[in-house]
Amino acid sequence: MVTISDIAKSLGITPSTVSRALSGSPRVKESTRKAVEKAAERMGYERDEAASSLRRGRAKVVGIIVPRINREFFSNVIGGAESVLDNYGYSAIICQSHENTSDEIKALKTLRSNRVAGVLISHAIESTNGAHILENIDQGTILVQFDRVFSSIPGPKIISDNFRGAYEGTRHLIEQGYKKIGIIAGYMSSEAYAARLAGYKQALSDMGMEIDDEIIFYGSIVQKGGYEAGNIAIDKGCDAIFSTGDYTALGALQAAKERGLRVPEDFGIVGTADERFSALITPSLSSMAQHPYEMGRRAAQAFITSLKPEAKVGEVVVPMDLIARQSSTRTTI
Amino acid sequence: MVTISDIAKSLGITPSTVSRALSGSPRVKESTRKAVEKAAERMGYERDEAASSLRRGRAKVVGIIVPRINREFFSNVIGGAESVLDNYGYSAIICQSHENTSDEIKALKTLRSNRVAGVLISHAIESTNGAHILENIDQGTILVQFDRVFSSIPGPKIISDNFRGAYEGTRHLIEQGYKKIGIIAGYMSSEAYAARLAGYKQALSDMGMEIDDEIIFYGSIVQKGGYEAGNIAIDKGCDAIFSTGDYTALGALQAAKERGLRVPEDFGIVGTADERFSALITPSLSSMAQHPYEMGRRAAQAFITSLKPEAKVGEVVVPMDLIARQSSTRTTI
DNA sequence: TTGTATGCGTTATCAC
DNA sequence: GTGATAACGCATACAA
Repeated sequence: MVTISDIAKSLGITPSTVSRALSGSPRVKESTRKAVEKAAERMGYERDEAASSLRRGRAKVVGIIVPRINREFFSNVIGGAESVLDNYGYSAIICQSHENTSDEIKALKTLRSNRVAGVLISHAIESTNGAHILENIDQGTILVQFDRVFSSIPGPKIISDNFRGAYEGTRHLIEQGYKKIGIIAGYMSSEAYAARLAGYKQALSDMGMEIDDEIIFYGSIVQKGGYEAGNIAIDKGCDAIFSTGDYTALGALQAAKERGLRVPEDFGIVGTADERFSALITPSLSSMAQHPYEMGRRAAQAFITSLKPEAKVGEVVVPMDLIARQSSTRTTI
Repeated sequence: MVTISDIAKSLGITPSTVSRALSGSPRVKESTRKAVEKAAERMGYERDEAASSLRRGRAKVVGIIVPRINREFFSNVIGGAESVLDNYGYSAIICQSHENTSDEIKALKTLRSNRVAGVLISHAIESTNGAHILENIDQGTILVQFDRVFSSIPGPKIISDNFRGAYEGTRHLIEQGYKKIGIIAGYMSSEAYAARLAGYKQALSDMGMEIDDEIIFYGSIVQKGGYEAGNIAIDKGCDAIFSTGDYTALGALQAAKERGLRVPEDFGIVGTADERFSALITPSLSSMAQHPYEMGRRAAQAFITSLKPEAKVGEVVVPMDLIARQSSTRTTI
């Protein structure tokens, strides 16, 4: 492996100058910079990130912690984040919390051990507050939260416009003529889900409809839970459901089909997140699209910006868009 | 940050001993090991991976390079690999090649810069040989290939039983009574795809059917290409198609539907990879399931095993299983 | 603008 | 079984 000393020797200068030239310090003559760069190229030099990290106390790495990497939403966030980090010479270490707090803590410890410069995190559903996050991240590591955030933790937050999204999704169902609309609401310990429930309620009340606690289904974010909620909703006389996730919406769709209800004629469904399967199933599933790739980019940008101590990034809100498909569109062409 | 020197001081011993105790060296008295471990725990010690990497010349990190992280297949491979690496104290850096060689090289350079101990790679479709891989990985870095491999590159390879899988998928279509079966074959520069084509041909000839080059469609692995191939296949009189991917199979399904063909009655389809959407679309898509999580585990295990210089891992073949669904099952219950 | 000197935290080698 | 010492490659404070 060729080092800066090798380059220095070959050029008859010292390693310090080479280091400065390579890291873009202004205190280097233009001509020597050129010479160094050419020599580095020619000799196939590549910075030893371990040495650099040790010396600087920080690695050019950011950790990204997500509940699961195989959810399209999260893998796209990661893709977006990497596309930005790449441009700034940062790599990403990806960690999964599997939705539980202990894995989240483990990931944070790993990242701290690696002296990462930043952590982008969307918290596990099991984590009801951010205490363990603050405890396992050290001062000087930039923390950016996205999607599932704790407002009690200071710093940049990239979130979907959850309130507005749920509001629009619910209003869409009302406009399609559905009369009794339930909601698969998820976990209220997550602010994202709480905001969606609030948007749903607001839409109902704005449109003069009654809010019925009996048809608000808490506590699930997976298909099976959606299936169960869907069945109860049908029992309670619902003719539509707004779901805060697409997997749960899929479960509800399954329930409606099994009960012999036609979707969308007898039963309307709108999900959230616009997973890839949503466009492909029959009937296709209407969904409130988030913009995961864009959210990832924003999160990474927030990190980059925060590298300058004076710059402060607050909350970035990314809109959600209604993708109306068959499952909620009664008047088809 | 607490260091091994801090621990040493608090115990009245030297950093060397602490280091040995913590890294499980046998040359440490049991009682001092205990004492060190307790002190480390109490003082909240976490090893500085940067320093450790620099000293050892290797980071406790493996790089995983995949074409795209948001393909379910690859994200599951990553999940499987991490589940194993975790147990051995290794982290993973995930890189995407976006199917092109230049990004693949960039990723390899990044990983070399980080002195990773190993690289798990499934090559980009654009890469027609492995020369650039060998050039951009240094001696001593363990290279494990999975799924899309080059047999010209020595070392562990975790592959699906592509020949057998395609053979079974094709035979299944024949047994269902389809008479003219085309194949969406992918890129022959990839050995995985070449093996699938070979399996398809073998099945046809074993069952006494003719191999017709006109209905072998090369060169696409995305939905649009599958759609185009599907249309031509129908024009050429095919009544079924075996596809080496699910996205392409989805495109073929779309073509068949648009042409007014009933699937599976008039036209049969079997895909490959069993993506999540395959079970959810209508008609549900038959597919040759790979086992990505298991492949990821095997790849990581191959890496761990290869850490011992004497141990050699060769080729690990993971079976593919036919998941027969509606798109190819004429005799439904 | 460049050089000199130092140390980041760890681990390996050697000596005892 | 433990200690002393050095070195990994780089980046910076300071001197020139």
